[in-house]
Amino acid sequence: MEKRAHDDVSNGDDHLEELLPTVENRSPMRKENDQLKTSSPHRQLTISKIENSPSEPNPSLSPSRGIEQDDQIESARAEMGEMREENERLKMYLERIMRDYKELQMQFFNIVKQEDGRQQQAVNPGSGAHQELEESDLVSLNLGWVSGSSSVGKDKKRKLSALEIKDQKINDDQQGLALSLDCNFEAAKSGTVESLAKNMNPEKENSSEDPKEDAGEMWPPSKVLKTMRSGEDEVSQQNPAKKTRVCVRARCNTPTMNDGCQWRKYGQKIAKGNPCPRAYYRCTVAPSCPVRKQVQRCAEDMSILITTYEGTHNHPLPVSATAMASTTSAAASMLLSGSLTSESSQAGSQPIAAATDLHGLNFYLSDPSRSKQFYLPNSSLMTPSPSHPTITLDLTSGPPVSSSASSYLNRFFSATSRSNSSTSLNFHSSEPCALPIPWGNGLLNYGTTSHQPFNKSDPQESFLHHLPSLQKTNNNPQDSIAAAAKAITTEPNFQSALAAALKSIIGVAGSAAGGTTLALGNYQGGSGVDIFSQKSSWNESFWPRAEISMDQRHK
DNA sequence: CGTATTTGACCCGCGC
DNA sequence: GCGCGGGTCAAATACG
Repeated sequence: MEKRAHDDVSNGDDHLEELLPTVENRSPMRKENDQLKTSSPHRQLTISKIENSPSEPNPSLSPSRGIEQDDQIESARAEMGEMREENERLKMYLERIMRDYKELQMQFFNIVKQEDGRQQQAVNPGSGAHQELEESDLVSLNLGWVSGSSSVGKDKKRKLSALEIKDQKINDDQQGLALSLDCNFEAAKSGTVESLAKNMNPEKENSSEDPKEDAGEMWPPSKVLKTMRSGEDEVSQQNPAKKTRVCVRARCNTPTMNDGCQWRKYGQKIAKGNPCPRAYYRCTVAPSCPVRKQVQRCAEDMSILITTYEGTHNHPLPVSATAMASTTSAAASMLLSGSLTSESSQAGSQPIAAATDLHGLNFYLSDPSRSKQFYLPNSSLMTPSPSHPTITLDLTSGPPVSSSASSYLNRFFSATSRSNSSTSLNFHSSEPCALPIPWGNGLLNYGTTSHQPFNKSDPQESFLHHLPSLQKTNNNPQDSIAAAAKAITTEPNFQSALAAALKSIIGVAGSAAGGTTLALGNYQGGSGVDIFSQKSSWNESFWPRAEISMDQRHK
C-alpha cells in the first residue's frame, strides 16, 4: 500500500520523481509532506487542498479507497499542470508589464529631462534682465522626477537603468527594454555621478569634480551643500536662490495629509505669527530624494492643514503618491510657466490664469461634467515665504479631507489667480469621501497628462499664450469654464496634440504592451491582457505613452 | 536594537 | 554689523 501510493504519486511526473527521495520507510502522508517542501507553491496549494478535503483517504483504508486516491492524485496532478501554466502565463504578463512600464517611465523621464534642460538654457543665457523670475525658473517640478539635460541623458539613463535592474533583480534576460527611474540614485553609487551631475546641472558643465555630490539633490540645503562640497565652490552655484514651492491647503483632521509618500520628520519650529508649530519633513522613499515638505496648521482655522512641498522626487513614486506629486509638480510647473508667460507677454496684457490651461485641460476632456466643480479663488492667498515663488492649491472649499489628499486632489481643478510670485488655486470636490484609488477612471489624469505635453514641446508658453480669456479677474465660474474650454479646445496646438495622443494611444499601445488598449482618460483592459483591467492603478502607468507621443508630434 | 521623533543649537539669508 | 526668523542638524529620547 505504501509502495503503491508512492508509485502513484510519482508516476507520470518526472519532476516529482526527481524531487522525491526514495525512502522506503515513509508513510504516504510523510511523502506528501516532502512534496510540499520541494515542490512549487502551486503544488503545495493543490496538495494541501487534497489533504484537507473531507474525502481524504486514510492510508489504512481499503483498496477501493486507494483507487479513489489515485483519481484524486491524477486530478491533482492535472491541476498542478494547469496552475503551472497559469503561473508561467502570469509571469510572462508581469514581465511584459514591467518592461513596458519601465520603458514608458524612461521615455517620459527623458522628455522631462530634455524639456528641463531646454528651459534652463533658455533662461540662463546670462542676461541681467528678469533675474528674479529666471532664478525661479531654474526650478522645474516635473511629475516628481528630477530632471536634467537631454541628449546625453537619454543614453545615460538607459545605461543606468540597466544597472538598476541588475541591482533590483527585477528582470532577466530581456533587460534591454526594462528601464526605470531609479537611475539617479543608482548612478550615484556606481560612479557616474560626475556625468550625471552635469546632466542635471547643465549650466555648470565645466565643473567635473566632486564625486561626493549627490546626484539627486537638486537644491541641496545650504548646509548640506557646504558639507558635501568640501572646499569646492562650483556646487553652490547650482543652487538657485529661490525655490519653487507648492503649498496645499486642505482641511484635515490628521497631523499630516496622507499623500502617499514616506516622510521623515527632521525638525519643528514655531513660526512667527502662528502659534502652531511648523513641522519639517523630508522624503524617505529614496535616501537621496531632495523633496521636503512643511506642515503647519492655519492660524485662522486650525482645521486647515497647510502643506508646502519643495523639490521634485528623484525616484519612482508609489502609485498612491503620484497624484499629489504630480499635482504639486504640475502646479509648480504652472507657476514657472506663468512666470515665463508674464515675462514675455506682460506688455499691456493682463495676467493669464495659468492653471486651467494646464490642468483643466484633461479635466474637461476627460469628464466635462466635472466642470461644475470649478471653483474660483475665494481670496488671494499670501505667499508663505516671499523669497520663494509659491503656488497655493486651496482645497479648503470642499469638505474635509479625510485621509487621502491625493485622491482628493484628483477630483478637480479650477481657476487661478496669480500675483507676483504667488499663485493661488482652488480645488473643490463634491464628493466627501476621497476614493482610495488614485488616478483612476479618467478623472484623475491631470498631473501627468496635462502638463507634460506642453512642457515638452514648447514649454507651457506656446499653449499658455493662447488662453487670453482666462484671467484671474473673472469672477464667474461658469464663464471661466466656458472660456477655458473654448480657449483650450480651439487651440491648434492642443488639437494636434490631442490627435497625436489619440493616435499614439491607439497605435502604439498595441505594439508595445501586447494589445493593451487605452481610452482617453480611462484605461481599459486590452485584448488578451486581462490582468490589466483588474488594476485601475495601472492607468497612470500608461498615460505617459500619450504624453510622449504628443510631445513627439510637437517635435 | 533599529528606526523614527523630538528638540535645542546652530547656520544662513535678509532687512534695518 | 547686528538682530531676527526660517531652516537644518544631530544628540537624546521614544517607540515597536
